[in-house]
Amino acid sequence: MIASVSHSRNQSSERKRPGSVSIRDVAQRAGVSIATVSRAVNRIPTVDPELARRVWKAIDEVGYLPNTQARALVSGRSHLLGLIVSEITNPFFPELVQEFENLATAQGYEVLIGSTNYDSARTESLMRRLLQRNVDGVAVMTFGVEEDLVKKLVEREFPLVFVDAGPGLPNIHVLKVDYAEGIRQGVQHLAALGHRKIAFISGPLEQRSPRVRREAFLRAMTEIGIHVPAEHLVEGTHTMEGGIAAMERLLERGDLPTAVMCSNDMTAIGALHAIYRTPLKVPQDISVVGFDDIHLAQFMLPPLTTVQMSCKSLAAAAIEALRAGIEPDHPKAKQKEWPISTQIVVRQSTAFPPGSLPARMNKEPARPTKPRA
Amino acid sequence: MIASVSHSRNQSSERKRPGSVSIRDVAQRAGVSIATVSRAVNRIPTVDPELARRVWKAIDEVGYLPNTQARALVSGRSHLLGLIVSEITNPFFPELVQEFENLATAQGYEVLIGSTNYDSARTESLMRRLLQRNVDGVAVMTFGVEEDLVKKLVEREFPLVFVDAGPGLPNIHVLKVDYAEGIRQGVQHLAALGHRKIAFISGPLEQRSPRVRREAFLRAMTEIGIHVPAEHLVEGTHTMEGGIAAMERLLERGDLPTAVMCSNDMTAIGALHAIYRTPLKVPQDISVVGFDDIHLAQFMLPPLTTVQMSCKSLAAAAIEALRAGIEPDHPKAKQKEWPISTQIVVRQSTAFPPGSLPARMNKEPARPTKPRA
DNA sequence: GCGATTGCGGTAAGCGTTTGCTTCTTCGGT
DNA sequence: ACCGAAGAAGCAAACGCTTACCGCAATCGC
Repeated sequence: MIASVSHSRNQSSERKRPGSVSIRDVAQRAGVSIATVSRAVNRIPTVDPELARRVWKAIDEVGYLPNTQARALVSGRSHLLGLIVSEITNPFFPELVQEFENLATAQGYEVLIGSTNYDSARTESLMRRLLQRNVDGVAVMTFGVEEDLVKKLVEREFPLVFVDAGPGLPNIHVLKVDYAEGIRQGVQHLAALGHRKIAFISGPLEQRSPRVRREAFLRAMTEIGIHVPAEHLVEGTHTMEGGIAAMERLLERGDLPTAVMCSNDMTAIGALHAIYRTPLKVPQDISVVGFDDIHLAQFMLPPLTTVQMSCKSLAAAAIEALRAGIEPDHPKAKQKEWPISTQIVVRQSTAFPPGSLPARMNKEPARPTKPRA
Repeated sequence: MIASVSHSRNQSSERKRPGSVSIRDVAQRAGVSIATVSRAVNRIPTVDPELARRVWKAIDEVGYLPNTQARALVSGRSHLLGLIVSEITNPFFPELVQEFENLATAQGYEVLIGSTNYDSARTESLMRRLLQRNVDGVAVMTFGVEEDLVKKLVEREFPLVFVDAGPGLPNIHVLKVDYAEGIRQGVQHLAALGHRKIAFISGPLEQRSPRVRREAFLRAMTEIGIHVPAEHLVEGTHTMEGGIAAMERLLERGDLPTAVMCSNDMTAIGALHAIYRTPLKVPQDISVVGFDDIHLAQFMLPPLTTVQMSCKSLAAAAIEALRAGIEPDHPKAKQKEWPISTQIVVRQSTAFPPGSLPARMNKEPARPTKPRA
């Protein structure tokens, strides 16, 4: 049972929201000073076990919850982490958010999420709000930060993690995604199947990460000695709509590719959709490869072959990097670059190109073949 | 240019993170008291315009950002809103989050997001953390709150919004989704096409909202005089995996339905996937209807007919309800129930049942007339 | 047995704001 | 010319907590 709680200075029990119980209420009830309560709560070993028991009992009885704001104010650490993503509605990011949040929570942090929607004004205001909230650090996982914004932020000394930021930025943690590896695997997978005409739908090229992905593709193609004509390189927006539009452009042009690699899965899903509207079929007539390996990819029709970038490792590295920057004696405090690997996941949206020799191995689903309207 | 800032009490410029400039620094630089700075910042009209100008200049020069934590501590309002969702990786929720966040930000609030993953222990810990962070209010948009948790929360007097919570809970805002309307439209759409054997894949039935949806379906069917046999009612999990499993059960059973309504879009996508693995085709052999109208729905193959529940209005109502609870003189402070409407969106996953009279409209070659089943 | 040491708990000074109250200035009214 | 009112800025308390510091009592050494 909860006795009436009140004292001279803090009439919280009368004036404010009930449920807003302060450390004073606990102290009074346990018959100790607030300092002792604080020490008990923080499990400081110098407090007498008997007293600690009394304090915990009182805490339980009055339903005390330490006020994080006050704590943050005095300790200087808010245990808040900022997470900035490009677009929360792109399914890749919720998966990332989820992982990030789980990890953060496990370490006693809360997460403030913001999505920039590729709007730099929005990003800036978001960043300002995060700073006002005194976040302990920010992970900027947008795959498309404007370089000048980065510079601006770096000026404040502040734990900051970027993905794919350029090199040479001091004092910043960078998640270095090894696009080359996964994309090379994708290209080689297609080449091994016999494809020679492989198109690429990129993301928005004013952003760094899409550029890097495209270059990785071109390099991988060059490695196997295939020239990519300009009309097989189209720009998308990393959205389904962009994928549809880009694929349509590809379909209109004369020299139809037999395979299309996409800069992310949403683009690939858009491409599938655009192809679905034509008489062509995936993978018999045209193969499609995505990038990201979002959960949805395996449920596409057909299930999407894609390059996996593990958001689990992305999130883990981000958290680790932030903690290294925040917590004074973190083991990896010196590390500034965190490698993230990528790899191909073969599903059913890729097959031999049409008219190639071993066409029977095109794994047609067991169903009556009809041209789709 | 930024002159050296320092004073007796707060050596922040030396001790702490640079960039952590306090109101004192501004006051000193502008040659006024901190009270005046505070008033200028908060645009209190009693401050002399000339002084205000000086203050703003100083703010700009030293790069001052008011500390939200301190503000919250004294004002009692954190301008933080909690948003609890079931599962951030279900695409419906990011869309909701996005809307919610936009609206909240526009009103000067920040959002702390948490996903419960249908785990009540997790929910409870989440709620506790939100309370410790002193959020001004919480929107619980999980479509599956355990009733006892609700009761527990209600005890603390606290701005709280639920979706589909039971009636008779005093002092709580409820978003009342009118499932009946949209689902009836869906059923009637199918019936108008000629379907009589309509199955329903529900969500997890231990949750309230899935139960309500299922009942709405059954009532709509009863209204048009069709009995739904038990084997046409299967339980899913509101995930793609659940949709696949449920659809497979439906396909195994003897009496194949000609149409399937699903409790949400992810379930429907799973169902499409399961059907894809058979010789059957959507919509020629079987029609599928979803619920939610997530963005992805229109990009499915074929584009999904679904019942739209606007997450825009859901978010708007939630914010409005919370503000009504938080802000003392909000116009709608009395309103406790907020209606949300639903409606059918017809796309291409629904068509006439196989063998029905106007088969030529099924986008297939015309067939000889057959008696209806 | 007495002074020094140790162990614990309380007191109070902040953390960065807001805001009630006080003080100072200025101006109008008589 | 004097008094009072009004307006504007400053002082200081408070928000809920942590922690440096201090004081008290008990213990130890000799």
